[in-house]
Amino acid sequence: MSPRNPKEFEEIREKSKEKIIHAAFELFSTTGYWRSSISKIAKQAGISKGLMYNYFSSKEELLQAVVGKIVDVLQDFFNVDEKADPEEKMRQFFQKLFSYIENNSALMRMMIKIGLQVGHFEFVNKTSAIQYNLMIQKLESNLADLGFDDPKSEALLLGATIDGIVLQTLLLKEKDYPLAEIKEQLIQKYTHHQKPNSTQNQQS
Amino acid sequence: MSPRNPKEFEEIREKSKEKIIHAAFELFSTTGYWRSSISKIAKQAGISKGLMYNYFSSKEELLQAVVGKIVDVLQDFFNVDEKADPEEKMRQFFQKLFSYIENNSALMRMMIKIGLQVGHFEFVNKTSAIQYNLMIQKLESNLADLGFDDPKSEALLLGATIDGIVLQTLLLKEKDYPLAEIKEQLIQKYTHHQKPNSTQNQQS
Amino acid sequence: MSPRNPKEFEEIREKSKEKIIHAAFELFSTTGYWRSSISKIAKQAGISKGLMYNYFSSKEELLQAVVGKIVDVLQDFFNVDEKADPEEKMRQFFQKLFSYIENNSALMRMMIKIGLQVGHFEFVNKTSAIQYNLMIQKLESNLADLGFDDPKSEALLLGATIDGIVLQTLLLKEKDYPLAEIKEQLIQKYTHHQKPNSTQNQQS
Amino acid sequence: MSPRNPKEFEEIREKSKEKIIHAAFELFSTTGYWRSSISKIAKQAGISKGLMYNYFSSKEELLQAVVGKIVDVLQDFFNVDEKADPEEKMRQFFQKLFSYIENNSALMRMMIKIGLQVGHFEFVNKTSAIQYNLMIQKLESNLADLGFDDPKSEALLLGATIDGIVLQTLLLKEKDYPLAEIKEQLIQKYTHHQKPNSTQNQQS
DNA sequence: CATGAATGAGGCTTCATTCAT
DNA sequence: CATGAATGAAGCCTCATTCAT
Repeated sequence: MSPRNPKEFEEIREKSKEKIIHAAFELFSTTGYWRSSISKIAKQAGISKGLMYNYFSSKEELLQAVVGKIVDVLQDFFNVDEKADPEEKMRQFFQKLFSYIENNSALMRMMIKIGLQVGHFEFVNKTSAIQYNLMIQKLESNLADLGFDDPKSEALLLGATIDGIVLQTLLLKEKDYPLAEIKEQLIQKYTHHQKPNSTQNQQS
Repeated sequence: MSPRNPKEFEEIREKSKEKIIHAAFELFSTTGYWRSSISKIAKQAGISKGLMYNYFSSKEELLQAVVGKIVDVLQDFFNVDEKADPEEKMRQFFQKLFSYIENNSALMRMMIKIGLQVGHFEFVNKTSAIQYNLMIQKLESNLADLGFDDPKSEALLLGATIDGIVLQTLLLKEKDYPLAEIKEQLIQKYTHHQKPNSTQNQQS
Repeated sequence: MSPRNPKEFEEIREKSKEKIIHAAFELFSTTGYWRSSISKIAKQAGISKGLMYNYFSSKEELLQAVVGKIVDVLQDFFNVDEKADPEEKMRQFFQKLFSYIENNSALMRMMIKIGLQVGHFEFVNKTSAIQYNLMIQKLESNLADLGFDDPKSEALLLGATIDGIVLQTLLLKEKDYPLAEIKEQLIQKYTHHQKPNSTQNQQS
Repeated sequence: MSPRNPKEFEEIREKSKEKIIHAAFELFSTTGYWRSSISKIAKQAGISKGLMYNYFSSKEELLQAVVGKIVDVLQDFFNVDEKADPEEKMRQFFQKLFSYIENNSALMRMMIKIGLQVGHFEFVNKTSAIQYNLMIQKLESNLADLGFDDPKSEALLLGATIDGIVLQTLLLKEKDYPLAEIKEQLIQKYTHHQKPNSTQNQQS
């Protein structure tokens, strides 16, 4: 009898938006942006086509929301235990990264797929660049702590390596790719770094 | 008016096909597969839509041809001077690679874009995997010659790094990316490798 | 919390209806019937879409209400001082008419726009015809009083002229249209009519 | 066997365009622009929806073509026998005008309907204004020849009257509207004008 | 071999209307 | 009385593909 109050409406909206974004995320990451029609997204979300436009004014805006969601998740990547020593932080970072690669491949696929499929949407490029630079900066500071000579270049290289690993697991459909081995190698390499300026009797 | 002989026909066909593939390549790599209509491809190739279907029975088949073209180009990557010593071969490889990244970014973009945009075409995935493995094998054998301890893993890592570099130059629109520096670092790293068994007291 | 009595309800209803009709009128006349969505009308009226359907069972019924509103306004056109002499009545009519054209162009635009945009709604045509005939009759009787030979035809012609003037001010966006001059001419023409039978040797 | 030559193609295109414009004209003038869907237009023209877009890049562009067609027809209005005397020219003009009103009501309806229905398309307004001014100029020069005192104002008034007549025949669905009578009255009025500077003993 | 007119399925989007609260 | 989430038909438009010439 009594009309819904604004808070109730807000809750309904949030829930529906969530459903739609989730469905879009799933479809975009498996089928790709261009092959995911609004029809299919709506069906996957269990709503009508029209409702989509109650929440997102276009397919592109829906994409923006999905990208935003990804960015949120990415923030988590760098929340390592700040009190740990550099080696431990690096180890944690790799552990988390590979755990993501193994378990959340949808997210990783999405990140890259979106970057390359819809690169003509300016906001996607901008977001990619921002996130990427954030990662590089974190890595650089960590590598500096670890005593690397040229932490900036090393960070770029490591960043590239990480991206490449993700890319390959996606392209190669994760089949036969020795992720575990590679992870170990990276951890070894970056946590047992011999400080270049070290004298003969101090190891990191 | 004189009837053309079969050879002439064949030549005309080849030339037309070449034109179409080239146009498709250009458009796919700049605009993306889904946004490149047959109409635009035909216009870019300077032929009619109908003719396209004389040579390729569908847009997908045209894509196959484009992928084939890319594979041809990739072969060139590994044709290094076989008589050179390992260090030199590695240096040549990096030189050629970065020269491609800098000058033929369309090709690289294409390779990755296609892989991610049209990953649902099985033949694309298969081709990607084959080419990638070829590269890894070459690298592995080279790294073995260079005396690396675990050449297979090193090859995978290096392969990932290379892919990552390419990916980043594309995503970041090549702006501010210190390609030259990174190239030098890689060359240093892989051509001045200290064979692990060469000295009696080194660390891994 | 005290239960409202029927009269209060009625007042609320009337006020809300008024708001909606006013908003619809504004939008119809500026944006046109087909481009004015229920959503926009509701927003302009400051109410919810649902409420609209509490008062009007369809967009068409809302249109009917708007047309009714226009008719109300039109009644005013012919309420001239009945005790004045014919010349004065004619002058008053023109004064009022041109004042409307100049100041209430929304109303005029609406009248004509609706007539032509939604002419397939039978009630619109019927209403138009009724109102138009009312005007013609008034004019005819006035022209008869002024001594015109064929007041019916003259009324039709004058009616056409008036409609044409309105139409032009709308189509031409009122720019450069010498309204004042035309008004004077009409007043001159219809208030200084020389009664044909007033002199012994006139021509028809 | 042999491919069509460009001229043949051009003919086909012209014919199809003509069909589409004609169908659109019919539908626009009877049903109105907003209620005439591309689907209906295509069906009326006997072609597929898609073909429309081979010739007109949007519904708006189709409207432009229709408006252009109308303008072409309008040119005919003023092609009177230039060697005739002013009275005769005026008579011819009215004859032609009323013949159009009676027989080509679709055209007239279209002219006005379009002006009011799609007034938010700038090109429609511009075209209306241009055409209208052309008519006024022609009338003005004719009225000057006929010896009217203030031909410019008279022309505007007559223009308004004509527009109003057209408008009314449309709004009133031509029912009971004494077109013939009004025509006669206009012809009388404008072809038996007594030149104001005439002396007492000469009638026109 | 070559052309581009023609088709129709399907994509994105709008909007009048319904309904649970 | 009042809200706005939800629906689904229909609108405009694109595009891979076919086909007569």
